[in-house]
Amino acid sequence: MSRSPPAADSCQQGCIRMTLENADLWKSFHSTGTEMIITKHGRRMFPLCSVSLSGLQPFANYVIMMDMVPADSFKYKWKKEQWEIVGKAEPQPPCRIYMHPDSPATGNHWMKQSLSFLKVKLTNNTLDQRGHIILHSMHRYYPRFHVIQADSPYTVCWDPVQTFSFPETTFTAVTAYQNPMITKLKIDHNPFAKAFREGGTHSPSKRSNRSPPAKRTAMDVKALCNSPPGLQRMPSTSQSAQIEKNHASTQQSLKEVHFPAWGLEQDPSEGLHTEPLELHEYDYSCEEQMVPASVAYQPYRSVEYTRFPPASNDTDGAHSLGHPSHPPLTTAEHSTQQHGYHHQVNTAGWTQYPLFSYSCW
DNA sequence: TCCTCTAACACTTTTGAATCGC
DNA sequence: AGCGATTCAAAAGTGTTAGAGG
Repeated sequence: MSRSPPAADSCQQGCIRMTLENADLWKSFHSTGTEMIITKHGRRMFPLCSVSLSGLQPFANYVIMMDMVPADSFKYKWKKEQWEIVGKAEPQPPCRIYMHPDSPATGNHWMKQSLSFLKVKLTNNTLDQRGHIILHSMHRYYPRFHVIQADSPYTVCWDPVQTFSFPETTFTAVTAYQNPMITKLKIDHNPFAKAFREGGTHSPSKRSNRSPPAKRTAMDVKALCNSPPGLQRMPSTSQSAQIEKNHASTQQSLKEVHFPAWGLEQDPSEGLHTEPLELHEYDYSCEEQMVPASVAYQPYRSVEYTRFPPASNDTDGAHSLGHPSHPPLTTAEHSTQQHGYHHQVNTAGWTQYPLFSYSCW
């Protein structure tokens, strides 16, 4: 297998920096409680995942990938204008990884301009054959970005992997918008939503004679949007208080962590992290970002990676990935991988694994 | 009855091929 | 002939909504 020229030294590897673009927009959504529509046929993300990179070796090749990680191990429902926990999360669907269409490319290329993950699509169809990222509705996730030095997507060695995530990108996957404030934000910022901008309900003419609307009317939206700023529509139960407590405790023990603990067994009741991820003033770059990995999520992934080999026969040229199986972690590894701003990973034990992009689907 | 999900809808934006002018 | 600008139709994508189904 071909590798890039002599890998960067550890210092250089550690100097890779990722910055979230449109962070203000993400922050706006996050303060309201970001929701992402997922559909059977796949829906794009909005806000868009867009990041910029620095600190790469200019002439070394890199593969950039993104996947979705459960933010916690709960299932939610929208009740009385806020999200409530209704139980434990369902087993995770097959893991899919999106590889940036430019991959592989040189560090120069990646650093020249921001990377957009425009074509990522989210679906709730666990039988999806198009390679979209599969999520469960009413569950919370956050995107995670991987920077891997490799000459070819077919020869990724996963050694080392730099992983980045951003607290404000956490979202709830939904099949229909629950929070009207999110709808308004999307309509205000997403050009495709303009079709529905007029008239609040944006009722198509054919529907004008239909019977009463409207789970939610324009008036509802307006009223809600006028509600006091800072109204946090996040989990409001006593559980969330515990969650916050857990979150605070995890922040204290932040350190460099290992790659997701696929194969890790852990008591789901332990070390759970979830929203609200407090958004204080901070620099929107990886070095200060933190989205602790969800521990309870990982055992499922381990199973799926084993069960779902990389798709190689997608009918439309699309490809998706499963993850390589990961060797069981030691107790020490276990204890360090629950949290982290930025994960630098040494996955030397992994098998070499071909990667395929489905970015052109 | 409540909740979640799906499909159809009207509309906008994006994309890409075709055409034109220099 | 080659290139860039413009035009236009098709495709893609959007949130809303009613209704189905659990």
